[in-house]
Amino acid sequence: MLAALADPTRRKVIELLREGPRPAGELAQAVQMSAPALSRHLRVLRAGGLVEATAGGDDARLRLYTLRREPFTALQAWLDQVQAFWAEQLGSFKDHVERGG
Amino acid sequence: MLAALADPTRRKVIELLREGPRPAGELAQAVQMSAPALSRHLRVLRAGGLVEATAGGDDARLRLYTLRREPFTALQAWLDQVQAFWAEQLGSFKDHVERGG
DNA sequence: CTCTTGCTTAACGATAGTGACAATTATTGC
DNA sequence: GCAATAATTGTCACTATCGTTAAGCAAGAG
Repeated sequence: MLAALADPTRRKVIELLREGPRPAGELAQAVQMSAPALSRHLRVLRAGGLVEATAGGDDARLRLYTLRREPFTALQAWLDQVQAFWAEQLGSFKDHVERGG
Repeated sequence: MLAALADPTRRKVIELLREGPRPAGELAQAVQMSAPALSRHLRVLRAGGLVEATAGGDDARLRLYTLRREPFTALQAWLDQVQAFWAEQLGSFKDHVERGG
């Protein structure tokens, strides 16, 4: 999943999708890349669970891509866990009342 | 920087460093990997600004590795920006009182 | 049915990351 | 100075990734 985010093109796609669902072709044009190349990137994003392709409405030839929430939530959780490193440094008076002390 | 996080071994290192600074050798042993191999991973982590090597105290042969805060803060900021996607979906009544309305 | 559109998959060459072994640098102790 | 330890860098083979061209597949238009 982080491997999917490790590519600038794919991050650009994610930022474009932030403004709403878009078809694959529009994304390819936006990132100045051939359709097959972007299709591969979208495949990686799908594999990482970051985006989802819907069948679309008007024209079933269009594949609408949308951001999925879960992986970002998971990343947030991991990040919070890592950042606890500094939280503990700022104040040792964490509520480790588990032991009653 | 995200490329540095995209590797399981390197994430493991980060999680180990969460518990405090450690010398390179100890990390290599913890991830069951040869010293040169881990040294390369540490190089990537340094290049991504995720960790920092200190000269150490007692034995100057030891290179103590520590987590750096900034990249995680930056990632947090980017993540918040992406997650605003859903925040807007949940309620359009965001405090966009900037315009007075 | 045929043609075009939108997208994905296959095959190919180029590029970069990964780990093992060997060699190098820096530090400690005698 | 010499040996031992801690870590990095060089070189090799292996694998994965990236973008391009060509082909395949589903959905609309005539």
